[in-house]
Amino acid sequence: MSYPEFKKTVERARADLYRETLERHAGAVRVKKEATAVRNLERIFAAALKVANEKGFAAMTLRDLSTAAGLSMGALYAYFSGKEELLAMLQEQHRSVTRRILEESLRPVQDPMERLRTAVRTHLYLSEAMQPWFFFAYMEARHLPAAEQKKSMESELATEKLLADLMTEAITAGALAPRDCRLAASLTKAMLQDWYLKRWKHAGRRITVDDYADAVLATIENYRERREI
Amino acid sequence: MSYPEFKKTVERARADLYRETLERHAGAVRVKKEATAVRNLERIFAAALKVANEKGFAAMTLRDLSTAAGLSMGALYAYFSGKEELLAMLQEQHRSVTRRILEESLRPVQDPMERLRTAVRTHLYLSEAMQPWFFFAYMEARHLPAAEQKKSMESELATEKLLADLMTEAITAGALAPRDCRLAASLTKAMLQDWYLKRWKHAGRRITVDDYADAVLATIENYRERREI
DNA sequence: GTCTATACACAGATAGAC
DNA sequence: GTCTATCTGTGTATAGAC
Repeated sequence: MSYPEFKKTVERARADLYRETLERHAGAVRVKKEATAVRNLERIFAAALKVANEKGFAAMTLRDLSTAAGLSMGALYAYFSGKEELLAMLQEQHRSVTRRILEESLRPVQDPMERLRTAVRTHLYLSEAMQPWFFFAYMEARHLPAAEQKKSMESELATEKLLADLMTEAITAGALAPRDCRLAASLTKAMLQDWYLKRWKHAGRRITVDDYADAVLATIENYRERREI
Repeated sequence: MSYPEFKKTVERARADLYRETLERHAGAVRVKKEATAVRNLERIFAAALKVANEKGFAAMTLRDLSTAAGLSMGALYAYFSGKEELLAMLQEQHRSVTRRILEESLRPVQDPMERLRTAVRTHLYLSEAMQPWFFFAYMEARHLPAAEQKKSMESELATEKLLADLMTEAITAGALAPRDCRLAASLTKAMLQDWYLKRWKHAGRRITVDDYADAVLATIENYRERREI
């Protein structure tokens, strides 16, 4: 699937995501009309990501958010019980979409090496389509309460383990040379993260997401064996 | 130079660094006795990095800092004019030490490939010896005022350019296969950064800084040519 | 040089009108 | 559902004693 197609798929799934988030936080959301709730939650989340990614979530005041989202302070509190819950909602929605999209993209693919390529490419496509979410989740993870922080770390390790397992499969199938898969997956993840953490740099250099994917995949595939340095 | 030796070298240079920082901010620092000033500035910086790296600089209150550093609120203000200047001092000291140590480590080395290896290894050693500083600088860069932010980006690009130039030299000398050096340097930098950003992960896996350096260098050296994917 | 006590601003959160 | 007005806690910063 090309990136433009991928992006459309993600956008089609968007309303569902917000409905899901609303259900999960039904206790705090006082707005009953679903259409209104989805529309405003989208505006709130978009505004929160915009402001928080500029100055940090802690430094973003609810007055900032209120202005950016075009809703009053009072209205905001109809969608979450406080700043902390807003943070949890954003993190959860991000984890949920990442897990789902990665799983869906791999399900139809059989060949081990092709599965590895798909995982890398899908991760890059997703972080490109939802860059503010990925950036936010990465930067704010350490400000979460302990329980949420644990979930965030587990989610990160799960993605890394997925990569490591796919590499092991590829090695077993003879498509890749033997190596320390956990370390290789760790290095790969670092490269994937840099794509959304330093987007200004790559964009300024006119590097497309496909260029970047090719470069990361070439690094993985060219890694033949451990040399003595 | 082995990592333990490197660490001692860095520690010996520490007092000088603080003296330098004091001179640069002579306007704001009201404490006149240099020995006292250096000692307390060290405690303040260490406490600031500890607290800020846990909860973020914006969320760190000066009361937190006062407790962690063992100085009263009033005393803190003898060392900086406000939170913003403290931030600038920390960032400047970090940039200064990074630039200096990298330069010094490369000066005696002639062979192109060896220079590249030295740059990678020194960067990892330095970020290991000063992990809190590197983590802080990375995470708080976007909260700086515009002018400081620019310096931070330039510093990052300078390091990356250094890597790219060393790769170009190595290619010219025939020690490395031709490639897009800017992109390769960018991917390498991502791997270097992951070392200090995700230290908990690597430490938990008992990966030493030398293990990691070997893995990064192997990735660079094994990258032979761009394949069609 | 360092402390305690305090001024002042602004944050998150809510009450109640519309 | 959304607004404006307001409460209350807490943050930065300073004044002045020691």
